[in-house]
Amino acid sequence: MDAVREADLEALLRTRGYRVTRPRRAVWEVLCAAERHLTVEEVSALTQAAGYDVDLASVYRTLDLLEELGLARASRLGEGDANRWELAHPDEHFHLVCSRCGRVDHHIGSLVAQVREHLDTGHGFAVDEVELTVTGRCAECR
Amino acid sequence: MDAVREADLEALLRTRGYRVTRPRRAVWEVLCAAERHLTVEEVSALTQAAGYDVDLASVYRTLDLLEELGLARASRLGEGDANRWELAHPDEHFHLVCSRCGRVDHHIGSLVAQVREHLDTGHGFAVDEVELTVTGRCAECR
DNA sequence: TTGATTGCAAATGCTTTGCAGCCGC
DNA sequence: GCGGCTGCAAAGCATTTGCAATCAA
Repeated sequence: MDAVREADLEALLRTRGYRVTRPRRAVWEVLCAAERHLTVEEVSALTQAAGYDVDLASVYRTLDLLEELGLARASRLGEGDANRWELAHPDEHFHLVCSRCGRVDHHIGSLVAQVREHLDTGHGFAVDEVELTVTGRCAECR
Repeated sequence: MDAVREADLEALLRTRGYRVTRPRRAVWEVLCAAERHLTVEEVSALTQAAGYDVDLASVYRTLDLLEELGLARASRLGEGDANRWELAHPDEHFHLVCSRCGRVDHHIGSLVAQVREHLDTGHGFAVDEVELTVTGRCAECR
């Protein structure tokens, strides 16, 4: 779907000494094409739909690997116990979760940067990651 | 331990039509005395230590109830899949998780309020809850 | 060829649930 | 006494793991 990203993955895998395999390509492709956060189950189903047939255990292992490579990101949004996955967005962003319709919007703003700066300068805390999730009602549901 | 909170719980339970029971008192007491976030397992152990002997299932049920009453709050901080619980802090606060020593600090500041205001005014999103978690290295571990 | 990676199935760990008996009201 | 709660044990899910077979390099 996205040839650039496809190439990125392969290059990064090789650089780090990992092998380029069918399951890894499949999961990556699905994740790139996704427009929303996916559960592991959904990723598995989508790889099937794309003709790949990847085992669930491999999806787990691959997503962990992608996270380690900084390419994917897990979060526990919405209902249920299951983790949800998305591409690691280079821009700092946060999530708006509507508690009625369940929609998850991404919001890019300076807020995350503000938090980072505030802590770095005043409190001796070396910020690594900022996770900001806001729940409420979206414009359509309020 | 804290007579005021003890009384608060009982009053609130009765108001809402719930019964005041031994497990509920035990879990509440443990949670009030805790200085950090506790897993369900830890809450169970501490009730035992306090001489209560409460079943794990009841701890789960009680914590869910306390959350519904707005008295407790769950979050998935630190390592592992287990939820961790704390008293619902009336002030808006956020968490600083040190990835080396695992310590979780509470930080009270205007940041959460800023987020709330920003979204309420500009984006038509009715904010319900703001969850902000920052991971990194604390002053001692950096 | 060689060892990383996969698929499969079993295991693990947190959490929920059904239900009989108990206890707060 | 009635009905909500508890304890116990079993079930449910998401996720992990052991291992033999497979496949990228």
